[in-house]
Amino acid sequence: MGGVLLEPSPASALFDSNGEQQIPDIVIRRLPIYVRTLRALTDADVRSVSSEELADLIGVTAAQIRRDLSYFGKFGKQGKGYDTHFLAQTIARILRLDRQWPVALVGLGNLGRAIANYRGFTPSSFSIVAVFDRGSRNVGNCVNDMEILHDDHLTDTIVRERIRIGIIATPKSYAQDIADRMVAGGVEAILNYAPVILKVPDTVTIREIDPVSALQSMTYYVHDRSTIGR
Amino acid sequence: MGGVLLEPSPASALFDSNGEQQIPDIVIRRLPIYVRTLRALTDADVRSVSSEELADLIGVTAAQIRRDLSYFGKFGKQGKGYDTHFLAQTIARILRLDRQWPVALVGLGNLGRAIANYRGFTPSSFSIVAVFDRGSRNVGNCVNDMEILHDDHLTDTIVRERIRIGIIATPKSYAQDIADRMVAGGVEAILNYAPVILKVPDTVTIREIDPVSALQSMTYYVHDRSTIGR
DNA sequence: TAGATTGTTAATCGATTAACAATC
DNA sequence: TAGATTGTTAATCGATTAACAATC
Repeated sequence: MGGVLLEPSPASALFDSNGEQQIPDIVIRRLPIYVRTLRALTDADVRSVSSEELADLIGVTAAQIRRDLSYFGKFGKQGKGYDTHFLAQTIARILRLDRQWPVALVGLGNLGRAIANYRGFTPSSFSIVAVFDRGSRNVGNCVNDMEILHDDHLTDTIVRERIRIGIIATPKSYAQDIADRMVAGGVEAILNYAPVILKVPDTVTIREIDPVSALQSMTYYVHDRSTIGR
Repeated sequence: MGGVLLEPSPASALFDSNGEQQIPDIVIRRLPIYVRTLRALTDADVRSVSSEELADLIGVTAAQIRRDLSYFGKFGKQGKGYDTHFLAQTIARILRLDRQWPVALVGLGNLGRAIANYRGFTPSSFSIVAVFDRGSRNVGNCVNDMEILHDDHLTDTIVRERIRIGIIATPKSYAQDIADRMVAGGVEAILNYAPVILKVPDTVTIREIDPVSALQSMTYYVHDRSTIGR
């Protein structure tokens, strides 16, 4: 996972094998929230924001925001803060959101259909351009005006359409096979809704969407007064 | 977020205001994956597993698994490893998954309907027992055999049914209001699918499900060869 | 200018890992 | 017993925070 260096690097930074600065993944994962918040400010006609104000909105510290941004350059003005529109655009460019990314979706159960119909991807730089299912039950039907293809055609479609991003919404038993075929076609980023740990080459980035695990980790903290099941 | 101490505490550990050991949240968040993996082994009739084998399956280090478990006690046998069934049950108890938790779901668009119909919650200790929507469009209709209630009844239903866990699948503009009303009813854990940062008292745990941010952070790493939009 | 806020460094905090004595 | 693997400590690594000089 190589970093892109936009500014001359500080002498203290670490470098990867390409001589580029290694930016912590935890920083990269915060950037979309910065973009989203800055865009909300822009939409509300707020032109300028300080790291302190932005931090309050997001629920992090101002120091963290300034430090995160410093990996990429200097985007603010002392005494003034940041231009919301400029900073949103700048971070979006860093994340390569200044283009539209075609995405392949596999699995069209309840969840897959909800994903296929979701209106939030397109304005966020992603377009689902091909949808696949296993077996003939759904194949040939349409979802959100797209014909459902048999997953036999997954790899070749990914190659032909130059798709680099896949979404897996299949039952868990099929997920690894689908991941393998996505990777074979050139996918480098997978959003995985199936509750399994996918094994992929380390050139491929995976993010898990795992609501059950999220719930299961929260019950640890619930201050429960009932005696059901105890 | 207070920890539960199951074993006498090591002298070096940190304690919270109740004198209980503070277990890092990052550890708690890994436990569901341990449970899931151990249950898969049990289902496959694997009776025993070493930290090394478990680590390989999950994609973490064996040292991390042993250290995580050591916060709660001693569950293995030197030279032998862990009993899969026993360890799964033990961690499930730590996470309080040895009971069924009633859950309230708010928002019944495409996503909310997929959540309401999802078969994976019930075997994972959660039952959606009440579903709500805003406005009269959906109210009175059924989803997964549950009548959709008007969200005017959200707080009182949560109180009456002693619900401690909420799922928010509303448009982002309503999410904070719904969260406030969940908290007013006694909800202490919220799974939030809306792309907003919810402000809640620090007695309430929140987990975000944010597929757009997940995608937007992955594009940073995609080794793109095309020139579209550049 | 005076006040505000950035960008950056060093200090602190916390999490992961390596190592190994204990022990099954 | 010999071999394997745990549980735990100390060392290392990495991320966050506090502080402040630079500067708008």
